[in-house]
Amino acid sequence: MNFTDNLLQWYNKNRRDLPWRNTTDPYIIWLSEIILQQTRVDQGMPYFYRFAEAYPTVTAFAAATEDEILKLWQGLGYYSRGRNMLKTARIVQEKFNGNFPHRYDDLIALKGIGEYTAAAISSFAANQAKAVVDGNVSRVIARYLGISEPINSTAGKKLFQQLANELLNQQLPAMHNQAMMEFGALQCRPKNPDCGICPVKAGCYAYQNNQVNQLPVKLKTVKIKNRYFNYFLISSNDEVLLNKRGDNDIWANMYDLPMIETNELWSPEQLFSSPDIVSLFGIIPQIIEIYPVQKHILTHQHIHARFYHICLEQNKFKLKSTFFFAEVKNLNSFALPKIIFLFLNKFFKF
DNA sequence: AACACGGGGCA
DNA sequence: TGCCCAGTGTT
Repeated sequence: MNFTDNLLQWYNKNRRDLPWRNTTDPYIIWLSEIILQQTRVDQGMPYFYRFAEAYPTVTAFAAATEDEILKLWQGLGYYSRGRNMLKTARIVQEKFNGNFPHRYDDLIALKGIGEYTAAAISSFAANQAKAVVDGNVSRVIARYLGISEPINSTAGKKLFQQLANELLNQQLPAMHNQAMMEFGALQCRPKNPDCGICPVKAGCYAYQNNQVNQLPVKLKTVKIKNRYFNYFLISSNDEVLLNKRGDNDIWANMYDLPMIETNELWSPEQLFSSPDIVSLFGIIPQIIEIYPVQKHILTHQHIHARFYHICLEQNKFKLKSTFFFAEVKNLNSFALPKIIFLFLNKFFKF
C-alpha cells in the first residue's frame, strides 16, 4: 500500500470526532479554521462553540460590532483574527449576499484567509482538490520524504506546498487533508512521535535514517523583546478609568488601563518624578498602592507589568481622548488582554 | 525576507 | 526554558 492509502486507513481508525468535521457549511468551517490558526484544538474548542452559538450565520456575524467580537475572542490571542473575521463577514454579507464562498479563488481574496485556510475551506466544504499545508503537514512531509529545507523559508514553503499537492488524493481531498493534519497532530507529533506503531514507518525517510528528531528544520525565531508597562488603576464611585488601545501595537483596539511604557524597569520614584507622568495626567498623582512586577510571557515578547493604584485630585487632572470611566459592573463587557483581565478581576471581583 | 501578532501546553 | 500550535498581514 502506498502512503496515502495507509494514511486514510489510519485516519478512519484514529480520527477524533470534532464538531467542525460534521458539516460542509463553509461558514462554520471558516469559523473553526480561523480559531485554530496557531491554536491547539483543546484551546480553541470552547471558543468555537461560543462563536457558533452567538453567530449561527455569517449574516449574524456581520451584524456584530468589533467590541463584541473582540470580547468573545478575549483570552485566545492573535486578536487580528477576530478583527479580520468581522471585515470578511461584512464583505461576504454584501458581495455574496450572505452566502459564504467555497471556491479557493474567492476565499483567498478575503481578509484573514491565506493559502492554508483557503485550501481548508474549499476542500472541506466543496471537495476542491487543494492541499492544505500547516505545521502538521509540513512536519509529516519533511520526515516522510526526508526534506531538510526549512519549513518556514520562502523556498521551503513553496516546496512543501508543491509536495503536498503531489501527495493529495484527488478523489478524496477533504478526507486526505484532514488525515494529514490529524496524523501530524496525533501520531507524527513534534516531540515524541509514536514511531513504534506508525503505519508508514517502512517508507519514512526520517525513521529509517534516524532523523526523526532532526526533521523538520525550522529557521531560528526572532529574539524575544522585553517590554515594561507601568499601569495605573484609577477608580472612584464604582467606576474605573479604562483606555482604548490604538490599532498599531499588541492588543489592538482592546481595552486596558492608562499606562506608561518605559525602556527598562523603572522604580516608583523614577516613574512618579518623570515628565511622562505629568504629561499623562497633568498632575503628579498620589500613590495608594504599588503591586509587585508581574511577568506576562508571550511568544515574541515578555511584558513586565507593574500596577499602581493611584488617586487623582478631583477636577484637576486632564485625560487623553482614549481614556474614559467605565462602571465596574460593566467591566466584563470590555475586551481585556489576559493580564489586565486577571488584575482587574482580582481587584474588583467582577 | 523579516517581523508583528497571544496565550497555553508540554518535556 | 524552549518549542510548537489547523497562519496571516505588513513592511
